[in-house]
Amino acid sequence: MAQSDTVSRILDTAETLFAEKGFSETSLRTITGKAKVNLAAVNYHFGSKKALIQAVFARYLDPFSVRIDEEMDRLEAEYQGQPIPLDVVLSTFTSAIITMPSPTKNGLSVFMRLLGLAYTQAQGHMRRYLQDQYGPVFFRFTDMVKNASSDLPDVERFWRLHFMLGAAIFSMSSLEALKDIAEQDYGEHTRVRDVIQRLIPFVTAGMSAPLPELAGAQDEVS
Amino acid sequence: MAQSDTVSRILDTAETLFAEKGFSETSLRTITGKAKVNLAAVNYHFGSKKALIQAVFARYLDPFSVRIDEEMDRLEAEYQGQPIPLDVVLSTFTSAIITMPSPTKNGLSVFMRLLGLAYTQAQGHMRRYLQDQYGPVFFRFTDMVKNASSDLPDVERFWRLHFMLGAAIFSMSSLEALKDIAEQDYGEHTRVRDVIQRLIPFVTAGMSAPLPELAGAQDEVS
DNA sequence: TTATGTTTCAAACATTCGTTTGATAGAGAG
DNA sequence: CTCTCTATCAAACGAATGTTTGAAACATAA
Repeated sequence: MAQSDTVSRILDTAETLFAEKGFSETSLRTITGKAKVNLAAVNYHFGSKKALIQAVFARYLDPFSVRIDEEMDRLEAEYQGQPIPLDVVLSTFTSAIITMPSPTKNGLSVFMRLLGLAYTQAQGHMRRYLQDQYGPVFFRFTDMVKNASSDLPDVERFWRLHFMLGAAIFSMSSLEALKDIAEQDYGEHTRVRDVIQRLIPFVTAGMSAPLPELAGAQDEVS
Repeated sequence: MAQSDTVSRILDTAETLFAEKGFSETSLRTITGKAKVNLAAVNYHFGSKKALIQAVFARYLDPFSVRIDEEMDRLEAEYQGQPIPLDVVLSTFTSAIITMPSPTKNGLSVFMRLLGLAYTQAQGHMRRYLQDQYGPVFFRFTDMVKNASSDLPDVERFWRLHFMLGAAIFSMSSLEALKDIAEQDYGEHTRVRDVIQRLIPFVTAGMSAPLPELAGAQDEVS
């Protein structure tokens, strides 16, 4: 086999451990130990720990971003300039996530957790990498959301878009823990796709909520 | 002055640096260096780095949790068993946040950022500490939300509650960055209270959104 | 077989980390 | 003053980190 399985064993193990403990809290020795490869293998194959982290993301995000791009092409072709409803945009996006073949044996939830970590734990190099690499696709998506909710004032839409992102990323990044609680308390086995399908009505309703009356006064708001 | 200002200089500096870079990424040497106190001062006054982190949270959360408790007392007394509308619960909660006198010169947004970090970066000891210390008040709040949305199925409400938390914590914890973007792109100076007041209609609408149809089938969701 | 390029390995390197130590200075009480 | 308790300080400690090294093992092709 041309590509040694050392590389993929490192990637698989790193991915799992990063999702469990975070990036700084996972040492190369823990990774290589659990993956049963030599410590130096990481630096040999990837160059540095930072590069390994980026490689873990790239394995998911590279195929995912081209997939999303295609879906958006398809959507724009189908609607041919007509306004695309927000829930259609979101459903397309999320079903792309759900139906993506996972590059690893780890499920979707691990990837979701990684995305959440990337956003909150993002230290300089990571944020820059994600932005440079996948920024355009992301902006194309937010533009679609923008057009799908053009009745909102610009500032309001800006904030609601981030409320939406927050609800999604936050619950995805704590997904494993939340799933366990839900299963224990309500005896219901919740799959990732179920959570996502619960998420869509929530954010769709949020996006089309009545506008707030912003109090200009600065005294108490009782 | 009985209490040396070494303690508060450490707390102030640690708080700022934690919010900027996270806990693991902030070393005691960076903190003590910037606070212009001796390195050993942290271990002398707090005992350990973990204890310092908890102290940073306690300075905010101790007064805040008693405040919230009082507000909930007030609310229950006022409604006297009658159902309390969700937006009233949320407004009470958020206005308690807004009107809390900050224990430091740092604004609300630093505290929000810390809360977000605590939730996502929380490893063992931190999560346990927050749960032991402030769990009861938190559960009382979620119980109020539960009663204010009793028409929802339990599982659905569980997830929506966390969508709500996600939207709040996420946007609050990225608030500094988002405020800058909003100001630059839309020329509008947005205050923390404005964001919160935008948030309330969003999550209120989300909580009362129509129920999703959960697809039992596992094929494509087009 | 020999030669060449790639991969693995144990060991060490250079930093950085949180923590501890022991000496020094200061304040307040008797 | 003397004794005692508290706070500060420079210095060091031991452990853990990411990275590098140089030799050994392996594979591939001439």
